[in-house]
Parts: sequence; C-alpha cells; structure tokens
Amino acid sequence: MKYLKPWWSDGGGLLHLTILLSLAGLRLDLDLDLDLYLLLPPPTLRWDELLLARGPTSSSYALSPFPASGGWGRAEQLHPKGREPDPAADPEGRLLREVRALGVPFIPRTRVDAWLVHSVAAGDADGAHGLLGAAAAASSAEGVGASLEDSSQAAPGDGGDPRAVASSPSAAGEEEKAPAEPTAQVLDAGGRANQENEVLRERHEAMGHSSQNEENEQRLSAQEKSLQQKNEDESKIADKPDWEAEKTTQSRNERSLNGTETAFSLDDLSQMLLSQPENSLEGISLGDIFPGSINDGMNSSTRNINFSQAISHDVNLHDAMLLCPDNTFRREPTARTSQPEEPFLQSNSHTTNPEQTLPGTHLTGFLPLVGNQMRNLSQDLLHDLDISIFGETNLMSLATEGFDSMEVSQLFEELDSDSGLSLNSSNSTSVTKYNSSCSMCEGGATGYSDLEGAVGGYYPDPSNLCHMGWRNDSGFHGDLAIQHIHHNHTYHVEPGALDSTPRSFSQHGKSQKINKHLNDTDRNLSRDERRAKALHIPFSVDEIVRMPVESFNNMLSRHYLTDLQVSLMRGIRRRGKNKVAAQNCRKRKLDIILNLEDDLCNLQAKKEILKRERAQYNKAITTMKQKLHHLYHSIFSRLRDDDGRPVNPNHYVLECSQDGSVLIVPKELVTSGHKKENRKGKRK
DNA sequence: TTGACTTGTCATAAT
DNA sequence: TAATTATGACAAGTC
Repeated sequence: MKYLKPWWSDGGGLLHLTILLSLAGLRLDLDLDLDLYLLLPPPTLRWDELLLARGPTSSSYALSPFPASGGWGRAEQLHPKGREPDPAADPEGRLLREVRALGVPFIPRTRVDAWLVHSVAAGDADGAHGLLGAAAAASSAEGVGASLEDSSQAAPGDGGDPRAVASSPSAAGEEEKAPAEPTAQVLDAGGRANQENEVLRERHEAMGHSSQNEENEQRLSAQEKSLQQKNEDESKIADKPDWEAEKTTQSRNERSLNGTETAFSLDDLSQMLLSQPENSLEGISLGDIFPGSINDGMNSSTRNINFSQAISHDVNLHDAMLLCPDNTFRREPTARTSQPEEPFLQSNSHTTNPEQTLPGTHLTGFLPLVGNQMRNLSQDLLHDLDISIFGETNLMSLATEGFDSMEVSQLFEELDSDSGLSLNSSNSTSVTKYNSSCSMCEGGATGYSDLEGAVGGYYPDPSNLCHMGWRNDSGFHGDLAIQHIHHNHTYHVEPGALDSTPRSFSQHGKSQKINKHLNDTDRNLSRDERRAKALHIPFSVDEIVRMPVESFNNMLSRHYLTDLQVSLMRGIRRRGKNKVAAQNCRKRKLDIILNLEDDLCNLQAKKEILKRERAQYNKAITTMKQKLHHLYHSIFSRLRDDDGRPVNPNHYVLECSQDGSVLIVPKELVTSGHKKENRKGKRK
C-alpha cells in the first residue's frame, strides 16, 4: 500500500501511474476530490469497487458506499461522522464493513488529494500471480495481499472468490442482470475471508515491521538522495534564464532517458505498495516511487506482466464515467471502443501517448478510462475550442486550464474588441458556448456540481490543481481534462460569490465587474500577459519577446505546447516586437519632427539675420548714394566752361580714370561707349 | 460631450 | 524564405 503524491503535482503522473499499475494488475483508485468512483451506479458495483469506498476520513464527513435511494448520487452519501447508517438497516453498509474486514487496509485520508492504491484480483488464470499473487510474492507473502490471496484460495470457485466476482466476465455479466447477487457473493466471501484474515492480521501485527520494510526504507533513502540531487540541479537551472537553462535541463533529461538515473521497477513498486504498513503510508510521494523516468519503470515493468489481461480486466471507472445520467458527458460505447483513438492534440507530435508506449498492447478498460476518456473529454473540449475560437486565445481553452471565469470573460471581451468583431455577437456566442460546455456539470447527477457535493464543497485551489507540468511533456493531456473538471468548480461558488460567474457578469455592468474582479496585479498586466497567464504559458512575455529567435524556436519545439499556446506565443512575440518597433518608430518620428522644428528655427533665425544685414547694406548704399549726389552737385557747382558759365550736370558726368584723374565727359559719349562694350561682350 | 493625445495593433513594405 | 524592422492607419482608452 502506498500513499502517493497527487498526480497533478507530477504533471501526467496520472497516466503513467495508471499504466504502470494496470500493467502490474493493480487497480488504481483516485481519492481525488472528484471521487470518480462515486459515479459508479449500484448495478455495476462489484466486490473490488466496494473496496473503493473510503475508510475513516479525516474530514468532517464520511462516505457511505451506497446511496440512500435511487441512483448513485452524492449528497445522500455524505453523512456526518458518527452518524453512519445503521448496518443492520443497511445490509450493504454491513457488506462494506465485511469487505473492509477482509484485510484490505484503508488509507486514512490524511491528505485531501491522495492516491488510494489497493489490490484487486487480476481476474485471469494467472490472477493469483497477476495482482495479488505477484504482489504477495513480491512482499514475501506478508501483509494484506497475501491475506487476501489466501482467503481467495481458501474458497476457489465457490463464488466467494473476490477476484471471480470482480473480474470474471461471466460474473460481471451476471451482475448486470441481477445486481443484488454480487452483494451476496461478496458477503459470503467477506465472511469466510474475515476469519482467516483475522489470523493473518494478528500475525502481521506481531511481526511488526519486517525485514521487508527495512529494505524499503533503505530503498526510499537512496531514492530520496536521488531526488535531492535532482532538486539541486533544478534549483541551479532555475537561477538561469530559461533559454540558458534549456541546455542543462535537456542534458539532464537525456541522462534520465538513458537510464543513468535510478529506474524504478514494477517489482519495487509492488513491494512498496503492498508491504508498507498503513501507518507508514504518509509522506511517500510519487516522486519517491518514481525517482527517475516513469517510462523507465514502465519498461522494466514489462518483464513480468501479462499486459493484455492485466490492463483490460477492469473497466469500472470507465463505465462510471460513461454511465453518467447526463448524457452530455457520455460517448457512445461503440464509438468509444471501436473508433481509433485520435491522437490528442495531433499537432503535438511529441506527445507522450500511453498507448504508444506499450507496443502491441491494446488498452481497454480502466486505462482507457483515464487515458482515452480524458482524451475524449479533451477532444470534446477542443472541439468547443475550435468552434469558439476568438483571436488567438480561446474562451474554452481558458476554461479548461483553470482560468477564473471572470478572467475568461474579461479576456474574451478584450480579445473580441481587439479582433474588431461585434462585441455583442461574439461575446454572446462564446459565452453561450462556455456555459454550454459546463452544461455537463449542471445537467445531471454526474455534473460537477454534484461532484462538489460529494467532496463536501471543497474547492481545490486552481493554482494547485491546475498546475501544469509544462516542462514535462507527458503531463498535459490528462491535466487538460481534469483541469476542466476542476475549473468548473468555480461555477458553483457560494451565493455571495456568484458575481464572479459569467451569468452575473452578463447581467451587470461589464467594466464595473471587470474592475471589481480583476485584482490590481491583473489590472496592471498587459493583455498579452493576461493571455499568457490564462494559457499557463511558462514564459514571461518579456522572455518571449526578447528571446533570440533560435532559442525561441528551440523552446517551441522542445516544450510541450498546444497549438493555441504556440500561436499565442508567436503572436506575443510578433506584437511585442511590433510594439517596440512602433514605439521606436514614433520616437524616431518625433525626433525627426523635433529636428525639423529645430532646423526651422535655425533657418528662421538665419533669415532674420540676413534680413537685418540686407537692411544695413541697403541703408549704407543709400547713404553712399546721397553722398555721391552731394559730391556731384558740389563739383558741378564749382565747374565753369571756357566761357565762365556753370556746367549743366544733366549733360555731363564725372568719370574717374584708372590713374585717379577725374574727367568731365558728356553723357552722350558715355552712353555710346557703354553700348559698344555691350556689343563686344555679346560677340565674345 | 468633444477633441487632443497616447498606446496597441494590424497590414504592408522594406530590410 | 523567414524573421525583423519601419511605418501608415485605425481603434480604444485617457485626460
């Protein structure tokens, strides 16, 4: 038994862990707040599913395994602690107690988000070695697995074998025909097994921590060291810019893929899962179990496991998901099983596909539930994404990625206005789609609102639940679907907080609501920053814009990014650079204008100076002319001809010769002489 | 309410 | 050919 770290903290650990456990013939049950197993309708409830019922919880509510009436609702299954249904009045509740008494330990729910991993029968001829057998063998036939197997072998073929009920197709078919029968079978099984288990349990307790546990502790210690070393590497990388740290990260990943780091085999996992005493389950994380690449563990696990049987024996959760009363969440089984699974996000060719990691293995049953079903769900979501695409960011994508509904609306409105489209039309359309996409959480018992009831109104922190392992390529597919689920929790907030829902948003003033719900930080963010935040792009806008194009392309190719994210990042880069270019352009234009204005001022100043100089020159010329005029009159007033008469200045002019002598020349001669000089000049 | 200004964005041409 | 830059034009927000 193992208490594992929540899958979302390991980005994609869900699929890997599911695959791994399926390969091992183990049954992985999610003790998430979604309590997916609660979706199981009573007719499909089987022995192993009864084990899924939660044991004593640390929360204020406990779960009873059976609905009070009718369907497999959730609200009815919650009851205050200490007020559990009377076993006598509820034989099925007594059944649960009997099953618990089989010795399958229930993990105390000391963490809200934890994995409850327990063993069930593999359901085939090798079943004794498939799950319980392998687990028991791996754990030296100690503990619960052994006890269960012993109990199952103690009554072979008498209908009391839990594995026969759990995994036998014929038995399952009978269940569907007569839902009450398996209950009796389980009761029989539990009754017989209970006695033997009491003995085994006492023996187990007497042994205390066996040598097996010591080995596990040593193993965990070694793995902790490995993890510590890895964390140190990561902390070193975190101090560098991303595009500088990429090389380091890549080399480390390559090391990991090459198997130089600790690989965890399935045998180890089985031993750890089944040998850990209940009280030591806490504090063991997924990282403890998978210190290296999860794929390593998967590869190593292929040694001993009958894949096809181990994987496909259990379809309960799958059915549970599909048997939702609200068919908006349901896919046709034929389409589910017969149609080839389309690669989720086909554009991302480097996607880690769980099916591809298992060559030759057709995965059906439980694995498809988590893997395929999530992909189906994701495809549905992506279908909506395609429909309601607006600009480069999509409302649905935001909804699926843990973005607050108010922020989604805000982004939508912004993007809508950016695109130049009619705000009313596109807004109503997209919001309608957004709401319709949430119809599955409101329409029926499988809706997320009901799920919330099942988890006692606990609303996970989206920042935690929706943490996406962007740097972990394998973590996105499952995240998308689950995040969508988690995200929709925000639609069922307390009445006082309903203002944050799109409904109220549409009913009240937009800007007021926007400003009300966007905190100061968000308001200070640019639009692209909010877009990047909404799509959980693990790079800052500044990084995206300023990053060298080579690093940028490397980043796009090496990180698992959706088309939407890549498109947004390219848009951010384009707009960011264009924004800078526009700023530079405007600055340059302003500089040019300012320079021209300066030039104009300078030229105007020069013009004024020239004007003043011209005026001064004109003034000087005028003065000289006046002086010359006075000189003429003075000279001619003193001149006399041969007869002693004054010389008429209108008929004569004064002409200075080159030697400085002054001659009195008749004007006619001066005029004719000038004409002759002009003619000579023209001839030349 | 209006106009000027700023800023972001897009389209397109140039580099 | 892709990426970047430059720039005109437009729209939205602000004062």
